[in-house]
Amino acid sequence: MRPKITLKKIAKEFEVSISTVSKALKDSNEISKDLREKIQAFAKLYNYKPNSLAVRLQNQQTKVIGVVVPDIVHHFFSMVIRGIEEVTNQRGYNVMICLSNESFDKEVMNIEMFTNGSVDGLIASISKETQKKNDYSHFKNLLEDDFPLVMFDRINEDFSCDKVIIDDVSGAMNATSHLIETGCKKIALVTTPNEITVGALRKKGYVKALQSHGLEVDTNLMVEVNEKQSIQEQIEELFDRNVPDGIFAVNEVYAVTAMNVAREKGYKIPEDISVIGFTDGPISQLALPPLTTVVQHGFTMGKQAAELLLDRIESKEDIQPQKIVLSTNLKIRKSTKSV
Amino acid sequence: MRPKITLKKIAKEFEVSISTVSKALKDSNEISKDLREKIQAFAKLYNYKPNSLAVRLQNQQTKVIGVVVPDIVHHFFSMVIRGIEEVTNQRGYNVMICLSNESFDKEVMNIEMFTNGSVDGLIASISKETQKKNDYSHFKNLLEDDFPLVMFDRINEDFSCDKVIIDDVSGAMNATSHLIETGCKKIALVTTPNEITVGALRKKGYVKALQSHGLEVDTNLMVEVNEKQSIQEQIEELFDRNVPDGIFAVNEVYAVTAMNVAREKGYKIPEDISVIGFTDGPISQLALPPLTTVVQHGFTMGKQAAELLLDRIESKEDIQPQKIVLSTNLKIRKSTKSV
DNA sequence: ACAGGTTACGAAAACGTTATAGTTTTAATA
DNA sequence: TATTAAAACTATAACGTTTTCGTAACCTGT
Repeated sequence: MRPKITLKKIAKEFEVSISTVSKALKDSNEISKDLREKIQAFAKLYNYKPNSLAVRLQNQQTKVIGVVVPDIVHHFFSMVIRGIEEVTNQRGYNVMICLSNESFDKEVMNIEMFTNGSVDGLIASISKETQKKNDYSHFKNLLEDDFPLVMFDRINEDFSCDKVIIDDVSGAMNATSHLIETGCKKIALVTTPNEITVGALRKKGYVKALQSHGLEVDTNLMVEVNEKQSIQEQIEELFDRNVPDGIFAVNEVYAVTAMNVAREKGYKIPEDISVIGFTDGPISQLALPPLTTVVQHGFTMGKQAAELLLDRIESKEDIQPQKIVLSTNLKIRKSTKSV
Repeated sequence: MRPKITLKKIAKEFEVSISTVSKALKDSNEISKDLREKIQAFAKLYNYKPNSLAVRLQNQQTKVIGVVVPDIVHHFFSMVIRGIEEVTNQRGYNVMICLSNESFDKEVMNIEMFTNGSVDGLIASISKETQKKNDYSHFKNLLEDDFPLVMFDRINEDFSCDKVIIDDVSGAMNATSHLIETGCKKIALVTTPNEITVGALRKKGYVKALQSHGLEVDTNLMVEVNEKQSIQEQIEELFDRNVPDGIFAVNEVYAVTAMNVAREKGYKIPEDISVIGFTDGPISQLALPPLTTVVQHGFTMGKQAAELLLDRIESKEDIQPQKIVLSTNLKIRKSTKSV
């Protein structure tokens, strides 16, 4: 790479001091107009840009924020990242992204790395393995140092930091209620193992809806998907046990897989079985029939998280941690019956 | 945020010089074992980490690479990023991601920003708008400065930089040939406007396959999708003009949309119409029937791009730009007839 | 007791910038 | 012509490291 041009080199060229060049480039009128313009022209010609490392070291801020997400090949998380990116860019920050790949160790490493002064703050969502392990010391260390941190979606309620989540319970409740109100009586739940907090919350909403409508809660109608095995087979087992007339799944993939299983077994959707998913991505939109889903506004979530973080970073006084709860809405398409 | 502990503070604590502390923490035996251990213990206790900005400024390398992609909510691009992340992390680098959102201006800004010393090198894929505008001066500036640059997927053949692409022509040719060999005679193409290079290349492969099998090339069977309008309607128009018995689409979304349109018009897949898509994402896998696709190995592409970049960054001599062409393979599922 | 070597540490420059506090030069005033 | 103020520029410290070189103090053997 061609060596970069620096203040020093420009200074030598004009036989003036570095400070003069610095000021000239800042268009300070401490420097004569004549010299100023010459220096500026020269700098432009050689495409001078202040070395960002030096500037950051000097200003004691990086204008970079770190993002730790479990996965990026994932509609919801990538939408969140897009939201984060939008806000941070508008406000003059850049984004450094690390993936935990749902691994505890990698998450710890990422967090460790980010605290060496390379970022001004962090936005994170907890990996599945960490949730299973229930070990949050790496986050707690951050908070002890008052490191600006915003958690989103997969959070830990105990942390005293900014949080942005969606109202999983209500979302699931609305979805389940909608199934009930359109005539379903035997509603299955396809969810994650209970240690995934959002799965647990959505299950809670599902149960609540059943109870408030006076329906029986039947564990035979529930599947906790083990992702290490075939999703399809696990759903087929549900059908073998007990054929539902409605299915609420906690994500797109489970929902569409359930729909496909139902179809293969000869059931019509939504006539025989209604299906509702969670997260409104292309999978839901392109499914046949298009899937009714709980839309969780990932883009908004990312934007909100970024706003919270930058506000915290830029504020002088310390502000109370906030918790923003985003409500979901039900996007009704063709996989459920009309009222 | 709690002020970070520095060498200076540790030095003051022990009433020794900064150099001593620095060496002690590096376990240099220039420092007496006794003092060394005391300093190390102290540093550990206070969770000392070298300020990465200072280290980077000193070493004149950031150990960060920049990535500029058109979009992140996109299976292929996110797979590439995952590949990049894997390699860079293994080799001790971090990734800074910027999105161009398919916009020329944002792409230029991103590139500009990255050349202020914040990254050691760049991996990029060109935005659609840039391809339309055909203005590549921002990339050319980089190359003039010998800035380490690797382009992937959406590249410009004229640049003398490392490139990683897939063999779009062959991929499309194989897909089309497969349609022909399984009995299709009237094969439609659903592609992008011609200025999107990968679209153009895939069209080329489609045409080549037709010709080599002695089939007529019929523009009536081609759709260049304008994404500003409804994809579905544009494909419906194709059916109104001329009903195909095979469809080759240049991406997942077009393929599944085509399949849905065909289904709604009462055609059976694959009995009446076979469909092949491009990119093997969840949309293809979860479609009903599961979609036969050209798999473009995004993860591998990301890994290769990262390897090329880091090799270039770390090598002393300048190395010749390389062009890696990844071959695709056809994943045969249920949307095409068996031979 | 003293050259010679070893051990243990410190000083200072360097990375590229910014900002504060001078200092010199020029011009204006009495 | 001496005084003063304004204009134009410089020196320096600072951000937090790393690294090369230098130098005390101590020990060893003769």
